Amino acid sequence: MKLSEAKLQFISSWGAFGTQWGINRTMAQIHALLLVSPDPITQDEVMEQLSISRGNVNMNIRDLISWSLVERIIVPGERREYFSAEKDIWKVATQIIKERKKRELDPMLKLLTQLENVEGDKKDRETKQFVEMIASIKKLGMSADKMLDVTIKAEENWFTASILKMFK
Amino acid sequence: MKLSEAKLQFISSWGAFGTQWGINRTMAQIHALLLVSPDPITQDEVMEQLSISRGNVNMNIRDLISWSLVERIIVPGERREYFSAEKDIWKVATQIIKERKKRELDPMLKLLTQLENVEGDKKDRETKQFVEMIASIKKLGMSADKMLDVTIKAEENWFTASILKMFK
DNA sequence: GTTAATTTTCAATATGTTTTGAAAGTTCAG
DNA sequence: CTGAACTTTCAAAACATATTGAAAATTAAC
Repeated sequence: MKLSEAKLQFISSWGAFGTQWGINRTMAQIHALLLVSPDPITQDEVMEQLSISRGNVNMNIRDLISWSLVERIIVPGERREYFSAEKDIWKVATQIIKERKKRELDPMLKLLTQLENVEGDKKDRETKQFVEMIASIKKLGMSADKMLDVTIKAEENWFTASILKMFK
Repeated sequence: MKLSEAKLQFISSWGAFGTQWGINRTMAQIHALLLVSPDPITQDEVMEQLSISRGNVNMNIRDLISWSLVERIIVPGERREYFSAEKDIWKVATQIIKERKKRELDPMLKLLTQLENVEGDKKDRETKQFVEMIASIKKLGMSADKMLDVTIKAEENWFTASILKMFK
């Protein structure tokens, strides 16, 4: 397979994988394109390479920036803005975990905490089953939360890092 | 909050969370309903409780069954089929991890392995950057793969289980 | 300030996904 | 068998989400 082919393949597949994970196809594709572009590129280049409209590129790049996966680069003496993706894939993963945790796991745990305090007799079969279910989901969520925190912080701490190595 | 209210809240929020994770809203809601139902219930009950059509219930329950999250229960002497969700939430999580790993992570690693073998001079800047990027994504994917395997097998192995306890 | 280059917005449109419901299929009691 | 109870299918409709493109806003060079 040639380089140009491989790049296209990567970009298109990355978009497809993104979709399965609840990530906008175009956003994932733009990210992929930037990941395999050694140098920063402009909106027009993204438009051309992926055959998508200016507005679409603009919105999705802004989203990527809000996830801290892409940064805006100002080249002195150039009018246009350039964009570049974080290339350290570990940092990328960490960043995505952080964001999704904040946007999804945290609100979920908040909800479960509320639901645990349902009124009524805990002896009642239905109530008991509900409270126990909510509590166990919450417990699982908290474990995931802590596990992800450890993963995020692994770089900063030799001890947890050495434990994580066992998973490699 | 009353029990009935809390159940509705849980079902509707669970559907919303599912959506963010690339899971059909209705499928997540049916799963939530079954999770908080102490006894197995019929398609008609699901239809009524969630106000959705027969066809929709049928398809989504079949999906849930294909994920091994729900089972079909035949009550002797009863014509209708009943459905019940796995209530052990750790098993549920394990099952979901297994399935998503198989359906998504495995194909991704396969793709990356192919892309690593791109033709061309590794000294070329573009080629080098591409191959390195693919390799590092693959490495990350393989680490995630192993980490998930360990998590899935934690129950079977006291040693890894005791390590995972540190994350709790 | 004026102007031209560039970015941003957003209503309209297109695309993708989910849901419906009626018809076809299956099952089983009698 | 037959027919009623129940399940499954799938084309059409509804709904949700993503994309376009042209107009508005911003920016910076002069």
